[in-house]
Amino acid sequence: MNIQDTLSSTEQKVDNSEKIKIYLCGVTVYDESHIGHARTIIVFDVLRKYLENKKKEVELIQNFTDVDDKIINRANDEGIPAHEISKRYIENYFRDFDELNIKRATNYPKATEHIEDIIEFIKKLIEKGIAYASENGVYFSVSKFPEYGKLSKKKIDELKSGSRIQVDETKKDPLDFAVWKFSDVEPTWESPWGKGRPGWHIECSVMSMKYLGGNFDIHGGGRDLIFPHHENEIAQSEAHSDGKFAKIWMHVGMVTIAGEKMSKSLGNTKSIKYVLENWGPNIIRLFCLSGHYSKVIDYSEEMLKENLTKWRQVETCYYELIHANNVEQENISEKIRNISTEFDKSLEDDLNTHLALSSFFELVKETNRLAASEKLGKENSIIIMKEFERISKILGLNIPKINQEEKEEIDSLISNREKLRGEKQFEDADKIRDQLNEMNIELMDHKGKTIWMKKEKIQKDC
RNA sequence: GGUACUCUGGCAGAACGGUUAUGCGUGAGCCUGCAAAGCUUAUACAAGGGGGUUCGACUCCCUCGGGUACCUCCA
Repeated sequence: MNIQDTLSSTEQKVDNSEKIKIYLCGVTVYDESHIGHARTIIVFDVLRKYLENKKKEVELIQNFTDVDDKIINRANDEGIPAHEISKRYIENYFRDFDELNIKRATNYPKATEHIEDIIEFIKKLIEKGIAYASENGVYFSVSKFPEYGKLSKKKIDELKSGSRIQVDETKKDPLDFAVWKFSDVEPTWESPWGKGRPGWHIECSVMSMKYLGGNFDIHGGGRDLIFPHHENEIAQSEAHSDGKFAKIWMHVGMVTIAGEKMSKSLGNTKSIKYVLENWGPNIIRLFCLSGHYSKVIDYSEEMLKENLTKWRQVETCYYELIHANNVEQENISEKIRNISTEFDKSLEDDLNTHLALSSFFELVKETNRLAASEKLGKENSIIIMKEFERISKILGLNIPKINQEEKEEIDSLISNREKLRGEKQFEDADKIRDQLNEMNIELMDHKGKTIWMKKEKIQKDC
């Protein structure tokens, strides 16, 4: 499998000879997660599920930044301790992402639980003369790392001239960034240099190394993390251990809304909670996977609606497979095998989920075509279903399940309706159809038989 | 100003030198008691503008232009 690497600007082969180690920069837990966060995490979820489907072992580490100015500010606003803010939003995180059908990472390390490791890491940087303590904190000396700028393709002198931030006079160089900030505002920790808290970038260097070792396979996150976050991580990690850091840097494009980046600071975010309530997990996933992960996608109700239509087709396909019992059948093994191969091929090539979805819809279409022409038999459906389920699992799509009791009720209502239709009592038959509709059961009348499907309840689908 | 990404049909979006996939939308038809769903079929004097390389370019090169992101916290 190849993935476009931001550092080398080329596609790199994922070395999957042994366990594949992935570090994903997660969220700072100070507010509701939004659809932009969802996209990045869904992309990595698909990557992971695809690799696992290939029987590869994947170790996915995703951090929570749980110490940060924003968390502290919010805590002050609400008059509660910072850890309660982070605790609340970590809970919200799992509420949202579990519902989005994200497989939980191997581990979710938190910055506050790795303060000792962070201090040790900084100690070594200081010993090597790469970091220094000054009045306000401990800083990483960018000039000691000649390759600084290699990820974001920035030249150090250009950064200097373009620097808009207020220069902290206690730094040796305006580009130097904090690895430890002195502070008396809680939360703080003691350190050999003074009381304070870690800088933002250091946690990822420390935790990725701790859990995955120095040279792991893929390091990912949103594009907006390239600079300064990932640039600084590389500097810290490679300066610390003198070895190459992550092998592949994979960055997911932003989600815009009306052409503008969705971000908390712009106040134009759509929270996952909101989108889940209105559209449900499957449509969000289809939407997030509808373009190449590296590109921008624009959030709009129209796009979600389009994906709702697609999702209904997928549901139809599933229920056609469940109910398949035609006698006459076509030989479809080869066709399905080709679809399966194409699907994999698309993902192998830089996780092209859009193309992969095309293959999936081909399978859906083929199934529905067979059903329409009364040529979808049991053997066919077993072959197709196997692939349908494999693909659904990789993409993280989930048909709502139905329990036995519900099923029996539906079957009995349908047979009543069939009886009434046979007697041409259409008004009463239609009443039953309406009744089923209210249960989100949709009937599809085929020649000689009626099959049903349970539609996922979508708020916006009215 | 710098860097990166991006510009393909009404919309979304692939193809990485060789009949513009796929989905949505729209039109027509089939199916149906009627619906719904589904199926069939049609839908670009086109590829941001202009050059070039090539037998042939969406795909490579140059140039001009638009958009977005990053350069400050951000998935």
